[in-house]
Amino acid sequence: MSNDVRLSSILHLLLHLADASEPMTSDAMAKAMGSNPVVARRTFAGLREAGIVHSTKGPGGGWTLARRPEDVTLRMLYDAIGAPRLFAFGNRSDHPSCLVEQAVNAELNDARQQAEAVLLVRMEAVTLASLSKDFDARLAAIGMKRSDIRHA
Amino acid sequence: MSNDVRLSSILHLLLHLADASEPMTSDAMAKAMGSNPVVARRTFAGLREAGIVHSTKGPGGGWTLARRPEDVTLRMLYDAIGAPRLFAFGNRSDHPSCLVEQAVNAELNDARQQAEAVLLVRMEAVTLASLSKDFDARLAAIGMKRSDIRHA
DNA sequence: TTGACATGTAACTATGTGTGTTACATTTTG
DNA sequence: CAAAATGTAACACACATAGTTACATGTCAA
Repeated sequence: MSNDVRLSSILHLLLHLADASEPMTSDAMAKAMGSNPVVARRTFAGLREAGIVHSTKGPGGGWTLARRPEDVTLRMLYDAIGAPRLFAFGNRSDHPSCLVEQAVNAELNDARQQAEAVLLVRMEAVTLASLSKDFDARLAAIGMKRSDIRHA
Repeated sequence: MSNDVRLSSILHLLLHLADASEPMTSDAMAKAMGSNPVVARRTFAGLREAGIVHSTKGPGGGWTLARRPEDVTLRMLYDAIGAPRLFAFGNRSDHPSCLVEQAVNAELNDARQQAEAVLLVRMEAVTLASLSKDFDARLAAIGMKRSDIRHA
């Protein structure tokens, strides 16, 4: 699973978790991600440290959601998985002595900040609950109920 | 030179190019980038294909700006160097059959598009000329003229 | 208390991407 | 023709991430 795509996979799994009545094992997650259990545990370790999910050992154990779906924002998830830089460009050096470079950095930083602000506002607004609602709307649009479906 | 930092370096070099009366060799660029000539040529090849710079072979040859500084936008540069994805997250698959994933993708795409729009507007507005002007303002702020300076 | 089930994690391998380097072909100037 | 420059293929190297194996730890139930 590429780095780039991790957030999407995690959201997917968390939405399934939000509905599940029983803990989901790393094995099951690995299958759903097309990966393997160790990678799943590694990935979810960050979410556990952020208090978003909870893990229990032993028979019947696995991963559960530790918060209400409406309290888990996209922003929290993004931070929890190590928050790779949002934008694919950076500065050559942070405190350049060259004035040309200072001007370049000033522009780049400005543009980045502005776009980042927009993105973060959006990410705060999206929660597992809002995604779930969106999901139900999609189901309704094709005349189905949530209980009609069960897959990864 | 890391990928991340390329745009900043290129802007830096182009600003120098905009002022230079003679072509700049790949060797000189490599020194300014802290890299080597082949990498410099590789990097600028994209800009050449986009019609932003021009290269001439033979003695006295090298790289020159092919457009007026006010006609070279940050956006053009970004596209020309291969436009790495602006955002560090993507979708798990583009056309998922799972409805959960469709909902996730829809949200992510929306947020990305909105932030991207903001960023692109900014990038269209920034030109080599505007950066240059910014640069002069910085110089003036410390009581210097452009001719007082010459370095990479 | 033992055995099965699950996570936790260290250590290693595999892979992909980008950078750096060498080597050589090509073009241009004088 | 010689020197100076780009153009580019080919390869080596470094780094980050994914995947895998192996084993330790904790937990439940009989």
